[in-house]
Amino acid sequence: MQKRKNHRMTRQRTVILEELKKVKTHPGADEIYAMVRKRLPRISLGTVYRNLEVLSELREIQKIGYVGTLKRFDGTPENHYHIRCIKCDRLDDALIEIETNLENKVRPYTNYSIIGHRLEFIGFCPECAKSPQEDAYQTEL
Amino acid sequence: MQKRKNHRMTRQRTVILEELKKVKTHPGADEIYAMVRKRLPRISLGTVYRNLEVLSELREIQKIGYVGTLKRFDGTPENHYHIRCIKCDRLDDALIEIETNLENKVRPYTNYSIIGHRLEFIGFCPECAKSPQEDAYQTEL
DNA sequence: GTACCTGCAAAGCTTTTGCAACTGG
DNA sequence: CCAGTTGCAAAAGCTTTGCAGGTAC
Repeated sequence: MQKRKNHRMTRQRTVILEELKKVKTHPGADEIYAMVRKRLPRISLGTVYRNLEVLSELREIQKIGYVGTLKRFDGTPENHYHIRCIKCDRLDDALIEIETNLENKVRPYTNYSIIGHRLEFIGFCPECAKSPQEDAYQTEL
Repeated sequence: MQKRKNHRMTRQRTVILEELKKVKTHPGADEIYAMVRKRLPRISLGTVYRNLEVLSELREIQKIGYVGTLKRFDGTPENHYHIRCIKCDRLDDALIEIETNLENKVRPYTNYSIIGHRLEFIGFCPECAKSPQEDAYQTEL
């Protein structure tokens, strides 16, 4: 049985949490680092990574996993879907309800024991939709 | 407009494609490298990466993007859903139909122009379901 | 007081890339 | 022939980690 640590609320942890809650898009560690650094100039990247990990254990935030090339985090701990821009990798929330029946649909066809699902919509964000999409003969959805 | 290269079918490319088509799970580059190396011992990892990229441009395979910590590829170019083991990161196909109406559901709620979606089920694979799941107080779905 | 946390820097892991030699069509 | 490809090795990009000094409780 994994032993739970007694976590403390340090200044760094508090600020990271606050900054992450402020934004609606879902930044990677480097962006969070930049945001937090405005208030705590001496914080280190390692601390940011460690705290994001701890905060998600505490269920204060949600670890989204890799999106694009970066691990992402979400200030909203409740489960929800996302929309990703295929061009700039921006990630936003999708404001529709969770479709739990999807899991029931797949159960008869698999020998995995299903405990959840992730749904990500893909498209062009308002910014990227403006400019012509010549090069995007997208190979990855 | 992006210029298309004239791709050649080299021995390396052929073998990579064949090996990838053989398996139902979706290996990362390192695993593919290991598989291919049995037939072409002198191939390099760089070649594997470059060919996976080329093959997905050619629509012979599908680039899945990051799953777990690795980029994954899929020998089946047709779109379909996946199931990932939360414990060992194994990835299998989910044999249910694509739900295109999901995209219509989200359109009214976003200013992205939606072009697709990815759905990934999460659970324990048959292997990992056997052993007790003590430590998995999972923070990431 | 002490378990937990921090900054720093080094290490780690996966993927990408420069280059000179090679080769498919 | 020659654009495209390969093996090798180095570089790049992001994340994790060891350590010694600090700090929340």
